[in-house]
Amino acid sequence: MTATVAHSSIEINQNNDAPMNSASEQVSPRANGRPRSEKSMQAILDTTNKMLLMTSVRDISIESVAKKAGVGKTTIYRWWPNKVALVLDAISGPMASLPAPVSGAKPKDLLEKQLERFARICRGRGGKIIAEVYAESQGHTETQALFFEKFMLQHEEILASILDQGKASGDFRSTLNTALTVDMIYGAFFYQLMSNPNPLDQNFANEIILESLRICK
Amino acid sequence: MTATVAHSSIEINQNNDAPMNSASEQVSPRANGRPRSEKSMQAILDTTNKMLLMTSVRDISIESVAKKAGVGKTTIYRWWPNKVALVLDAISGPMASLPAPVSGAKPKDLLEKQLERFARICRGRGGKIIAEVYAESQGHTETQALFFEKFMLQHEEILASILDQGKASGDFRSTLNTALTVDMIYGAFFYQLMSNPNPLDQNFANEIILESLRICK
Amino acid sequence: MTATVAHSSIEINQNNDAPMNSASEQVSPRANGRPRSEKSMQAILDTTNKMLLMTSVRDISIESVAKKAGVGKTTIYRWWPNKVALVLDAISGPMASLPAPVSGAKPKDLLEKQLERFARICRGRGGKIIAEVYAESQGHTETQALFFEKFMLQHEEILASILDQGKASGDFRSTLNTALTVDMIYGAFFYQLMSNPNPLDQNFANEIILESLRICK
Amino acid sequence: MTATVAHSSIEINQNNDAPMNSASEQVSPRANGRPRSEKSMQAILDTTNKMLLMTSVRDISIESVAKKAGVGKTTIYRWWPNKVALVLDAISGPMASLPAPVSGAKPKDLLEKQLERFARICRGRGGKIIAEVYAESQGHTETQALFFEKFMLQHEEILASILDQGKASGDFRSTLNTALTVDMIYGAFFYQLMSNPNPLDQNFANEIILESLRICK
DNA sequence: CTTTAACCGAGACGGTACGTCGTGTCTTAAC
DNA sequence: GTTAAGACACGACGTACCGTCTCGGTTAAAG
Repeated sequence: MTATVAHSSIEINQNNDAPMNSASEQVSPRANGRPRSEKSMQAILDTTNKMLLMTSVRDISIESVAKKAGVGKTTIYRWWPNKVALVLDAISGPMASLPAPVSGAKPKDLLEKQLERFARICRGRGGKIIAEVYAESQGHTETQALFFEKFMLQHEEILASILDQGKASGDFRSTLNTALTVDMIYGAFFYQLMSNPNPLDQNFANEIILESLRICK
Repeated sequence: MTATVAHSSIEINQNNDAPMNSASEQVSPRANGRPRSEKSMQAILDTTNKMLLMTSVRDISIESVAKKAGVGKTTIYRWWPNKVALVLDAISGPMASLPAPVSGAKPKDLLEKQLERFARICRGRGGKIIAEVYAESQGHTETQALFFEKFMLQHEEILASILDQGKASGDFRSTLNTALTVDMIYGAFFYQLMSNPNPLDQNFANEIILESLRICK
Repeated sequence: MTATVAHSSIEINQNNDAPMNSASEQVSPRANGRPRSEKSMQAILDTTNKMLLMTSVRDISIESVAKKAGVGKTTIYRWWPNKVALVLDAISGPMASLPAPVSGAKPKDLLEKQLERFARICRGRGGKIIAEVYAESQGHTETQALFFEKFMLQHEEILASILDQGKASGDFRSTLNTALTVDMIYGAFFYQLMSNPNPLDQNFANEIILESLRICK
Repeated sequence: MTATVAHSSIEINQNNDAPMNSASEQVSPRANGRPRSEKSMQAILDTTNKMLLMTSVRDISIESVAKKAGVGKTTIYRWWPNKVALVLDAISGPMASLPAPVSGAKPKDLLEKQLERFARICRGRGGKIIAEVYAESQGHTETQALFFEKFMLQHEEILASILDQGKASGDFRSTLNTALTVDMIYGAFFYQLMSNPNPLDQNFANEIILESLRICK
């Protein structure tokens, strides 16, 4: 989904709020009744994360998570509509820890920083998980959208904002098609992750950063 | 998967062979035994193609294909190891019909031609199917590799060869990282296909061609 | 299986209990969880009985029962380990309705009553079903044992007890080998049922009763 | 099936001829063409016998016999209509080796001899196989009849003839119901074989012989 | 200090599809 | 014209999960 961003001033680092589980978004004025069990939530998310280390997203089932977490299946279904939503929340904790690049620096440096940050997320099992959950979201529009919102939106906005900034300041060429460049860069990451059995290597990360700088100027 | 191509002289149009079903690759000196039923094969592939028009790859089951094709499940499993392999063969017929760009022309023109060709494949339901089957192949190494070999390898080799030619002739900048550029271009296609609920639109196709030309020179 | 009975005082009328489905034997203090659906159970047993009227045990499949009963296959497998167990439960209702002969009467009369009772069970389709399910249980030790326990054990015990009583009272000869006589009498029934395409006829029933009386005295 | 025998003089020992495979009965003046392969026949029968030592009749499949015998499935189906027919032929060789008791002796001795002979056949794995194939024949009238003809008919005729002889000579009681007694004796054997997980033991054999003598006089 | 309502675990339910096995039939080339 | 090989349509197997549905039993705020 091509980012159609505005955000000229990057007071980015949006949602520096907590993991933002879809489960916890429920801010509605809850009536009485037993409150949600934080213990169960944590058990579910922890179990999911633990399983993700050894098992592909495809091979994880809601059923197995429930059993291992010592939790009723219903409890999971109550808070997450499907496996993708669950996994997205589970990994959002560990993933979101990396800070977004701050503004004020030179566009070139910002771009480098952001790509390094994204590459760091994608290294090791993490990148594989993201690719798998991305793949798993296919064929179901809402879930597809969920993946984008939960995971990619922030990165797209940041990158687009950096590119726009660079174009404005003259550091990047004015012919640069922001949205498309975002697609090409992140697309390259995913293409690499999804076509290669091995995890994303450092070499690729270095080269894509270099090449990105080249194609912008 | 980063293309590791050589191919300086592009006697491209490599697979000028027939559809190349994995099922029909069996060139081994068939001993005795009842020969494979071409009728069944065609029924299977036709049915698969027909279903793909209306149904997502995820929602197609070997069982349903067998039933609609009037064929035993075993017959499908005998010739294709899984759904992805089947779908890849099914679409390889219609997809492979487009001719690869011939050599001799200017690199710029070749690049444009090849991207137009790829974009044409990706337009409409076709692109969605490819993205879906690509997604479906995730989480299973052999199947992942199969998708690459059957579908992407040819396109990667052609594009890489064009880029190398352009670098050699001076039409493209010498700093161009061939493999990475291939990843960025095709990556952008897939990223678009997989993140956007709508089919790939003409506008995107035009823009990515333009931008590709820009980043090469 | 030779009866190894004691039971000198025949407070017979052994199964004064309910149909005794293996499914309902579960007297354990059911914990939480959704309770078993009695409606489904009945549908399964009823459907099985209905099918048995027209179809041989061999030609009944768990799959077809599930489909006709409007029930998931899993539900059947959850409560019955295999077809034999299911059929045994299904027929235990209709079969068990006949009362066992009460004690106090003369051994000769008791013997006659019991054999008449058994013959009545074996008449018509019922006997065929029993023979078929007996046959079906062969080649699988646990199932074989299940058939014996569920169906034959009661009859063996009653007959053995009658014979022992007759020997004790002097009505039957003292040389009578109880266990073996049980085998010969019930063996004759099954041999007849399994070797003859037609259902067990009244004539056979009458004759075996007469002959049994003769061989005992 | 109650034997309805005449055969007063027992020039029995019928078919002391060769194994009498239904396959080899084909005495018709065969036309030209490739002759039937005796090697294949033997391989099929030998393989079947070998498998019967370790595997229950239920768990033997035509498919597995064909594969182990290095023979086409078609070849088996051409000569035997089903598994039961095949197994019956396979075991008829080893089984038929025991000679029938000759006439002229005293009925009591003849009876004892015949039952000893039958018991010897039923001992060990052999008896189990017979019971299994008997069971397997259930639910299919022709096959049921085949089992009777191929295996039981001879034994029924011999026993009935002995009993009739005894009645005629006054050695056995005149009230003896020949057919029914045959059913009771062989029925006891099968009932024992089919209800007991262990092979038929010597003790049972001895006792049934004793009891049979008792019930006849 | 009792209602009331939402939560929770457990797990049964109707389904769908899986991938495998065996059936009995067929279609070749080889002998 | 039989044979080995083996493909074929078919039907059933027993298993795994799906997402939904009861249950009995908490757990807290509202009355």
